Amino acid sequence: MPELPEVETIVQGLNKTIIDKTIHHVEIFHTKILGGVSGKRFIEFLAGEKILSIKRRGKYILILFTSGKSMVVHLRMTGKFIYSPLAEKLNHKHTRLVFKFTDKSLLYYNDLRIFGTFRLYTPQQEIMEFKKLGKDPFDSQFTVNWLKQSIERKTSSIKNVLLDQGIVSGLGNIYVCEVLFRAKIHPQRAASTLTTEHIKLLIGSIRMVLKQAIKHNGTTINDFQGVDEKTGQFQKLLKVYDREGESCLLCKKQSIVRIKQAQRSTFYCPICQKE
DNA sequence: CTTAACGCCTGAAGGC
DNA sequence: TGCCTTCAGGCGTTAA
Repeated sequence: MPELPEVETIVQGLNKTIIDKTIHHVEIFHTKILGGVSGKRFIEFLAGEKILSIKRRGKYILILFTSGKSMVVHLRMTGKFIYSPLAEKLNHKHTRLVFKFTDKSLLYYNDLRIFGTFRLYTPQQEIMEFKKLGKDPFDSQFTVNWLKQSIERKTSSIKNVLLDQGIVSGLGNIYVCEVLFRAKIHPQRAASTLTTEHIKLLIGSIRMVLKQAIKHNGTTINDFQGVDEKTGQFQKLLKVYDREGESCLLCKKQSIVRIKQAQRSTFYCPICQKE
């Protein structure tokens, strides 16, 4: 379930492996992820394109080609890229695409649940996905005043507000739980009731948790892998996520509680995270 | 305008 | 053992 640190790890992995390569062909095993574009058109669009750079925007991956064209990828829940420098045939059950480069190396796109998306853009087209994206947590404009203004009319819980990619882009269920625990904010608290002090703490926690998670190559709970097939290590540093019933690492008295918010599990400590 | 539920998918895990 | 239900949670769409 890639969130910002996992996507960042993947982008770094792609930057180490496929920059300057030219796409020769794309093998397509599943067209649903192409967003309505036919396999034939997808291949024609990409054939001969040379990779200039790879960037992250929220949880999106932006692949820029030297021609000015680009491709926007979202991995959703189970998407992953695996690089195969020696062109070995990888027997992965869930391979949906294989990018074949002119130097014979391969980039596999695997996706168990087929939620991932690939969108192609000509240089003139505006990237729709980015239009509604909120601030990146590492953007210098992601400030206390800005966040305060953005949430002062929000009646929903702070947890659900932080999951809204149109406000802050990059957080998902795991990191939101971790961030709120570190900032000692109750996940069900209405976003509009947070004080300036809370918001300061929140921004600090967001940046700290994400930075630390990037340093550890992300979190592997189920099956996250980098481009080199290595797992992340941040799961060892999770304090509340998936720890229902375990004793809180901060107060050491209360056990971690699990509730549902908007159909998703929330983990928190009722003592350390006051209403 | 806002907020919230549903659907998309597969496979693992739990209940009986 | 085996079938059925639930859960995992990203986001676009739809409904209220």
